[in-house]
Amino acid sequence: MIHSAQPQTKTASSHQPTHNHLLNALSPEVQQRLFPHMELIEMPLGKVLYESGDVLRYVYFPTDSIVSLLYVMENGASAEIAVVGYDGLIGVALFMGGESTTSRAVVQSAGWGYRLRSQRMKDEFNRHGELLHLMLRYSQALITQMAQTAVCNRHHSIEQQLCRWLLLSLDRLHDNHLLMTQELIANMLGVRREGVTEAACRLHKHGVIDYSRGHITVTDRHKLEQLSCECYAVVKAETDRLLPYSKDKPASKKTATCH
Amino acid sequence: MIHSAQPQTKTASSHQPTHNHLLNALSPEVQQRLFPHMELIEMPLGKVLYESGDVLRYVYFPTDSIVSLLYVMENGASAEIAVVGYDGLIGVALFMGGESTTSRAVVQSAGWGYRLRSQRMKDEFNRHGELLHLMLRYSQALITQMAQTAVCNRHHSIEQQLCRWLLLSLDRLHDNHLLMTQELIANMLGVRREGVTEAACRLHKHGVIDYSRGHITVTDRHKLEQLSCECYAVVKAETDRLLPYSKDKPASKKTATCH
DNA sequence: TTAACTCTGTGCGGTACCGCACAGAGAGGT
DNA sequence: ACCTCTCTGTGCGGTACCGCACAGAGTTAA
Repeated sequence: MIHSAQPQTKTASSHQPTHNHLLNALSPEVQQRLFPHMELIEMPLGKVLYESGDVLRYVYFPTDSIVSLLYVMENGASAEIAVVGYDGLIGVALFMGGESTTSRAVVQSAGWGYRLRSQRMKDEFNRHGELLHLMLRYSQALITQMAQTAVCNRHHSIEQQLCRWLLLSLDRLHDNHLLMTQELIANMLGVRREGVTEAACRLHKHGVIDYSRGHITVTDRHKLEQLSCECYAVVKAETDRLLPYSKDKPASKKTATCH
Repeated sequence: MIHSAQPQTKTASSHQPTHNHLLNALSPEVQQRLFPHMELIEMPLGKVLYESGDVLRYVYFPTDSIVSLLYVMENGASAEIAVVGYDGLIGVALFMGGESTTSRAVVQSAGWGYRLRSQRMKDEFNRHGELLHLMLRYSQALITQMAQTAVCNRHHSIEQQLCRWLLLSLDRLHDNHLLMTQELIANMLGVRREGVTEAACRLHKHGVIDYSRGHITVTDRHKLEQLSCECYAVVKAETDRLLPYSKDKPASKKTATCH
């Protein structure tokens, strides 16, 4: 069966910074300061945005791409820590003060995104206005996701984790189709490829997904949520609570300080 | 709780806010604004500082106590996400903007600490001065710890994790002695009590620890570090990088190591 | 002293996942 | 057409951990 190779990535000309929900949530004033310095870039599968210990030169705002934060151990084994799409940005360590992190950021689903030089980002952050508060809220959402990853790694089966992972990816795409081999998923989850094969097989038998050679289509999202562990729902609920503007279009303005 | 051996907790009168290294790192001006509103409180084993979803009324700065952040699943199983001692504070969600978290904070090693009403903390934070930058750096250290917990849960054996856990606790105490049953450690690590027993047994045979009924003494810290996975060292190095002021420990820290 | 309780040690069957090996089914190139 | 490479399916032995059950050692209470 021929899968038409062109996924959901739009052409370059149809992109806007506001397709990233964090950027969209900013007020026109802040947008006017930042957007002129934004660069639209293509983000191909496997591209490493930064390596463990690298000083961050840019922060990245995905639009239709997905980026995984993962830790690579001394022996080469890896584990995904969190996943970022149009709901977030890559490079929180920049304004946290560390300038680098112990994890690697790698594109997990090809697409596009915007990047901004670190110094521009810091300058705006240091105005201590709405960007600061938006970034802090996003950081907490990220923290929640990491914490839940730790829990999930401890207590849940490969099948449950696969469900969670598919849902997290699905939420960051514009259709129900992923370009992703089971080998890559195994690397993200930090398990054997065969384990993913077996779990995917069971999901297929349950009528939840179709797949073939690097293409996965979710056919029954509702059932997928039922088969997933609670971790997905916890992260989703907390993210929606912290970043309500990411839910849909409206860019409601937030107060500049917490009360 | 009537163990005749009084642990390392000092008397109330000998405590100072500066015994918490974050508070100690603040300038005299900020200290003068904050310290008058600090309350010294006792933190007994098992005390829950806040529950998942609770709105934070205080932030807590441990001096000689240790607090675990842990997630409790729907079925009651739990997993530790991070651990906080005199090097940190409990309640980062306050200034991140969320006001609450999905995790629980519970005292893991009895002692003392200071607490500050949330509003005081926010007021100082909203000056956008040094407290802000200190808190952001600490948050990144916490993020690193959470990420590494996720990795550790994925890839390492109970014995390695126990080593990591003992080292993290040890670093936050003033001697080499812990009051902690194996059952409690199992709850923190999210594993069976018998698994901890077996691992502890092996460590004892290697001459690394002594223990009996809720008392654990580390006799060979060097070997403990060797038996631990890389996770401990990664977290330690990153914490020291981000918060160099926390490096120097109280002088009383000495162990009877034999290596 | 005795009794009750807590903490640790051990054994056993079951299971989930690992590492490895290899077969077979697409998909692309020439 | 054929070859090659990538991706998925499957089987097998090994192991780490689980759930359970229970014994024994230490500590507290009467």
